[in-house]
Amino acid sequence: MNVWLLGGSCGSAQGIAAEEDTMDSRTGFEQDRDYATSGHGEGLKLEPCFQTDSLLPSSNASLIPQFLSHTVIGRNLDPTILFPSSQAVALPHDYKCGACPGEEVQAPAFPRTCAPGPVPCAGDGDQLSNQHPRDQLSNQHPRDQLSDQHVRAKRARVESIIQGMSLPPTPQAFDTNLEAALRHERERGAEMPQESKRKPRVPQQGVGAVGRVAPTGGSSHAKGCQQLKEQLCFLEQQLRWLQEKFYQVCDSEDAAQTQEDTEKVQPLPGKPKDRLNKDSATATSNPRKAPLRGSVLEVHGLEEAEDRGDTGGLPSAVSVLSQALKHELAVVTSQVVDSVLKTVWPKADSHSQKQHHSLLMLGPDARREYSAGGKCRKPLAKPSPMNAPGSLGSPQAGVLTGALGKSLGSYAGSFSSRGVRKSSRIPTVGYSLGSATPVQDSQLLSQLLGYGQHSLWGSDSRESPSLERGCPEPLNLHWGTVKLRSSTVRQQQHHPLPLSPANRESLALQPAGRDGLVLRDMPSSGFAMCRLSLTPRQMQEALTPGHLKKAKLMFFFTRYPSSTLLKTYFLDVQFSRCITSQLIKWFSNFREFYYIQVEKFARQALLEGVVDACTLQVSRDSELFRALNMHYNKGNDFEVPGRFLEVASLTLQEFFSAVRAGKDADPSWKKPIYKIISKLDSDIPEGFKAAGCSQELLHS
DNA sequence: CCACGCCCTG
DNA sequence: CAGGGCGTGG
Repeated sequence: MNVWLLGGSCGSAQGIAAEEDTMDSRTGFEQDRDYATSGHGEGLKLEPCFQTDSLLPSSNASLIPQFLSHTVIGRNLDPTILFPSSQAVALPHDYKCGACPGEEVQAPAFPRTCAPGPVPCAGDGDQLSNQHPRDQLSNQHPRDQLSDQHVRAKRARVESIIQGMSLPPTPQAFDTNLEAALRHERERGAEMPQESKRKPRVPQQGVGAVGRVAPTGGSSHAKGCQQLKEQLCFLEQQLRWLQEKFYQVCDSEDAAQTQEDTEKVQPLPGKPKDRLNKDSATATSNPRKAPLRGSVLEVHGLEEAEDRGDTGGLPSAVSVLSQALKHELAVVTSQVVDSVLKTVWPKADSHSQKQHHSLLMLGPDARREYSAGGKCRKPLAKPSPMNAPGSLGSPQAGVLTGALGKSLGSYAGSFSSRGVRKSSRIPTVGYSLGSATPVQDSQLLSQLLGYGQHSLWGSDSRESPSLERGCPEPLNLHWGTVKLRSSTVRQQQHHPLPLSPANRESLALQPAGRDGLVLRDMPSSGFAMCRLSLTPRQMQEALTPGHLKKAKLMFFFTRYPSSTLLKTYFLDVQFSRCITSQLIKWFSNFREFYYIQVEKFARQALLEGVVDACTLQVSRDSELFRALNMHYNKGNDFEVPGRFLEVASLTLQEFFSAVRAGKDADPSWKKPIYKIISKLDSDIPEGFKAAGCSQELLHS
């Protein structure tokens, strides 16, 4: 590492250097090719445990719901379908999950992480949710509950009958599959008192399953699968958090309702606690660290794979499944949000949707009023003093804290542009549903999504000082003096979106042919899809201008994204070798421009007589920044993360020092600089993964 | 080979 | 930006 400069007295430089050390080294240019070389979790993939068509994308049914219902949250899953020999364990739960007043609500303190077990995402029987997500989210009328119970009772009977007739499958044969896992769980659960079958009170990441060992194996398939699992788990966690938070919010508002749900969101057992913070970010951005574990995903992924063919890096099958799952997850998340809002403000559906929409958008432009709740929240895996402004720590933390009743109001005001910022706090409890203002909607939603704290679009963009503590130097002296948006004072009014809900719905109904490069609006079609049981399969097969814009904004966070990372952030894209290359190429081009600009300014500074490299700081009003911002953020509708300024500053200093030292004589003098910069990538806000994000950007 | 990254050119 | 060439590393 460059000692000459980092050793200087430059605050920012030191800060960055420090972070570098603690950073998960993304070793320079050695990109992630080997990201998942560990080869555990193998050996099971070729043995589907149940009809693959029930889980595969080809079934044209939403994957996530299936996964959730079949494995994770599926308490209502009819055991007779998948597990003929099932021990109706669900029975007691089902009875309890009705509207039983006696059932206490368990509000997890933190999100659960993924299970390390053989079937991470399959969830453990004793930790499964008692209710299906959809049930949890919708206001279940007493009437429904009654009928529900009837149905359950019936099912229970059928189950017991079947149970008596069916033969237990050969244990060994299914050891590695989902059924085995669930069976084990059921058996385990049978030994415990009913109450304890529910997930542990304290979401200590899968206390109950920690000891279990994942199936081993080393096939290449496992790599992708593992990643998928990680991602899936991560998203599921977020999903659960949303639900939990929502109920917390409504807790005092409707105790009767709350009771039934939430808590039972089963924690996926097993991951080490810190996975929460670490892996959430690293799992996606640094997949190579993810250990492999076997799971159903693998099993099913393969087969489908052969049919669809494709993609770089991961086994084609896995890749395809990966895309499908990612997409599904994104959509599901959207649906949850929609549902939550719908529940909270039944009469403000359209409103909610709009809000949701804007939230998902990354760049409301000046022309459009609806503002986006930008989330600068950075899912950082490694806390660092250099966190970009707006970084909130782990994604989960952000999501959680943002939505917990207690902190519900604490972040109010974090949304700046659009006048949201000044809005009053959202009452923690008992706020009038009908009186919710758009602003509140926005805030609540953002909080639910964990987008609080900082707005990317914030007109009041002063970075939080605390985040800069690592920089003694007045690096941020100019911060806050620059207004990125001319019209910062926006009304809470929301302009209609390009597509009306109705249109979106109809669009959603259109078959998503393989040929369709149709830009579908996915984010807000959550309701529609929910109601119509539609499967969002509008994966684009080509990169659009929206994607380009998104990529540019992402550049502010990462200069050297791996193809894997890109795949996790462009969920609406059908990745192919070509697409991947194009994306990579884009970033390569971005870097090129970036380095050229910085070098230019570095030389200019040298000519201007600058002596101390440390005095070279890139602020929002500096020429260099303007040039860069113009290139990557033309509309100027995205608030560049402070972290980027730091990186740019360091880059500038590095170039300056190198040139001053005459190193530019060496043909490859830039390489050392590239290497340094390549280590400064930060985590990209989860919001960039939002379904429809790319499309939204187009309109913004 | 293949995937990347950089460089240069259009 | 996209292409093509080149070098590198697995």
